[in-house]
Amino acid sequence: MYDRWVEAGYFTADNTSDAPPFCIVIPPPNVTGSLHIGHAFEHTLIDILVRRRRMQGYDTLWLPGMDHASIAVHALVERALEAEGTNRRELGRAAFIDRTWEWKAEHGGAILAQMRRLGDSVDWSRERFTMDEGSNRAVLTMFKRLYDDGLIYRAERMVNWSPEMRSVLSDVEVEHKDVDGELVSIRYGDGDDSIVVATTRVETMLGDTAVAVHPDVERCRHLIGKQITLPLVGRMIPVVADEHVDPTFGSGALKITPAHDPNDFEIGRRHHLPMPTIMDETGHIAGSGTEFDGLDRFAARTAVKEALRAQGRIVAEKPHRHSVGHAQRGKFEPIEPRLSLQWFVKVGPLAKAAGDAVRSGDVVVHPKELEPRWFAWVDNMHDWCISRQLWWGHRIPVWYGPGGEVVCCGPDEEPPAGYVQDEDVLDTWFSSGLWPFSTLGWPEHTRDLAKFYPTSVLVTGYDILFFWVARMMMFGLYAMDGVRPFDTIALHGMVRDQFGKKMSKTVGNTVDPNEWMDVYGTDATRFALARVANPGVDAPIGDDNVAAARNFGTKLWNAARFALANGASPALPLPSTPTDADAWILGRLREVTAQVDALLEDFQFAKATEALYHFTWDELCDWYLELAKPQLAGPAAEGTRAVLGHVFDVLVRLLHPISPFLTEALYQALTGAETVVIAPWPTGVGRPVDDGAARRIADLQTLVTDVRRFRTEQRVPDKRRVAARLVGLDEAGLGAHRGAIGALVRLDEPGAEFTPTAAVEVALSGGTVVVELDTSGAIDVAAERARLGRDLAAAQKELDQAAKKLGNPSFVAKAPTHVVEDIRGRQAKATADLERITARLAALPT
RNA sequence: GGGCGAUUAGCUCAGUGGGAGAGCGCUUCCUUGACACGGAAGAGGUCACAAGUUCAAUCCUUGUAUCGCCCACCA
Repeated sequence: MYDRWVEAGYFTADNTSDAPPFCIVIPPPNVTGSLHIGHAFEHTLIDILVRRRRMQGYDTLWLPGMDHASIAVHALVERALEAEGTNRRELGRAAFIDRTWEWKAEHGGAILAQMRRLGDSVDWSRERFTMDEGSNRAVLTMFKRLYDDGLIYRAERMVNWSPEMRSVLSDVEVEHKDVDGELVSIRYGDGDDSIVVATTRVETMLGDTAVAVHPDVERCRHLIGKQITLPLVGRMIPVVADEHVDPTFGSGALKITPAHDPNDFEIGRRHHLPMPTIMDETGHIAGSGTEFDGLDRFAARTAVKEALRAQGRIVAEKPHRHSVGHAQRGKFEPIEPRLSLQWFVKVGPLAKAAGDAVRSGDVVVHPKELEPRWFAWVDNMHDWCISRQLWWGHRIPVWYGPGGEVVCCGPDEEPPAGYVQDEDVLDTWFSSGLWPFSTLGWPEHTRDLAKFYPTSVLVTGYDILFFWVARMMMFGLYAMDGVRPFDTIALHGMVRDQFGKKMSKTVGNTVDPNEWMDVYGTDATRFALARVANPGVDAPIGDDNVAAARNFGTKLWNAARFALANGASPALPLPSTPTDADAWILGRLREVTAQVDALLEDFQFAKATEALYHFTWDELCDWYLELAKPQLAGPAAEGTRAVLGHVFDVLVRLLHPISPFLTEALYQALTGAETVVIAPWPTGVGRPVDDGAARRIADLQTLVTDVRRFRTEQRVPDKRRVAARLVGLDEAGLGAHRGAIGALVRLDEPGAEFTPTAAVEVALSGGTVVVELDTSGAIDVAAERARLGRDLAAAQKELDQAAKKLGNPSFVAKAPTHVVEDIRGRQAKATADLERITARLAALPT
């Protein structure tokens, strides 16, 4: 009921407004069209930040991204191709822009609706998208500028090749994984001129052009410079000396396949070896001039080995666990190192700028612990391969002339007639890297750009630091003349299941946030997500967490309902002579408000949420509300209504960024205002802390808890009222709370014939209070003895610890005065407790 | 192979150089006028192990063990 839908619909982003800007770049939704829990998590955190800023009077703007729609276009175009069957590339490209819009219409709307369900109140008609004509201009402009600056070049390099996708992949798209392979030792050459090499990729031997040995290895030295026979192929290949070879590994000799291994490529370059390619783009052997041409790479591995075995050239085969790169996208197949002609971004100066921006403090990485990871990456970055042999995406704007001329065309330029455009398209992260400014209209000098760049915060997972964040930093600093793309990089962790395990479809432990929203409510889902969001670390969450969040919402709802039913209103003036309870809760309200504000400013979502949870439940509901009940029946009633109104007003506003719907309803009910969305963010609320009141409330809590404990252990039914006399209450400073204590512990004023049968002594800061009770019958002596025994043991332990410390002369001499005083105080209290409890035990009937 | 982080209650995790915390779970009692999605009272931990620094270590240092993550061109 409380989590009913509330449409807020306020959106203030306005590039002509004087309000300070707050701009957030939103990562793209995933390509399946459904809201992934990770997105729900991220979106919730972003929404919390934006809502708070909006309440603080900022002009807030989101830059929602749909750029990765290009990936989804894949699926759409694939379908079209099934029907048409031919010319994948041309059709895919022709469809690219149109289909992107189509995809947005079909799937984008659904995702945005789901995001909206999570509670953002953005007017989506004002969103800024990339991947339209403006985005194309941005990509072309950027490419041209980099090209003219000599930061984009084309070269034949060893690249990561995906035979499945038939495309090159960048380094970050390759995931290394240990696999169990086989190290095969093969004898090359004949007779005295033979040498044994070891390999895990037997099939590549068809492309070998040398054998390398370490120059210091004695037993091979006589072979250096000689030509030996390459088995199966029959080619004569040289034995070369190279420092790279590890003489202790395998046979100490290394076969060299320059076109299919990065190390071999380097060695090949050093020794000017030929570099024949023996595998085509689909991973089949080709051009080797052997019977193996046409075989798939895995089939070839076996076939070549068997052929070698038939010639008696297999010397040894042993299992070998080694690291193999796999394509992170797609089907996780092993990638194939391959020599090919590709486009690269020279990242040297760009990456240095990205590192310096963080080093100088211009951009803050939050949490700071992740900074080393950032530096390790940008300071050791390889050149970025940006060409892809895919058939969707932004096509590389380079044309080749009939005489080998190369021209790069910007947005408004036309290539000369007869020139042919490069076949490849750009890595998707190329356009994504432009996001913080292309979404604002760059390369045009728009008002949006002037007002909202640099953006305020980038909220994203640490897993995407290298893919996306690094690209945005490099491109932003470059394109915007050294101005950072965002002030802060706020990194969160990955959502995990309730046991801390990674969510995965194959394990089946994934959760659908839509389901949680259906079952527990949107506010509960958001609250639960925020509550586990510690900066930079993974967030384990399960149904229990969301149920707990739902329970919290219900608790708040019921508490507010109670306050409203009793006439609470923030419009009433706070009492000039507050009760202790009033002063205490108003002081706590001020403290908690400041705490929550500081925590949210620092992206400490979990701690802010936790502080609000405990203030609401443990302090407001458990104590203040109970103390307010008797107050509402007495002369302090009007003041109590004002305090209740004020506390709930502030609390609801503090909670609004986290749980918007519940708080919207409560705020409207409390204040009659139109919406909480643009209500002012609380500062300096409540009252300054009143130490006296705070101490008396703490004493009251101790007293009440102790008497309750006695009642429970004496098995006095909760609802039974017990006559009692409170001795020493006035002296302890709690005289004003006599009635409240009676109400909280269900005690009656002693009658004429009052005869106490039991007593509870409670040591408080203002003195000891003895609660004499008429339990109308014999008390359970055994239970009481046990209770006192536990207290005695605790006091004894405390005393022993204090005595041990104080008995140490070094401690008294060296420890700070306040610590020594503290221990002395505890010793005194423990001594008094010990005496009191011992006496009480002795007085118990046997 | 390199780097980083972790090890605290049954589970998942906060936290601090000076009296061990939360949520969920567990035990007992209670449907009393906000709330059983609740209330009250409890049980439960040598803060991984060892050494060191310190008057004092769960916290700082070093080492060990186990786990996790990231990076890496070891055939």
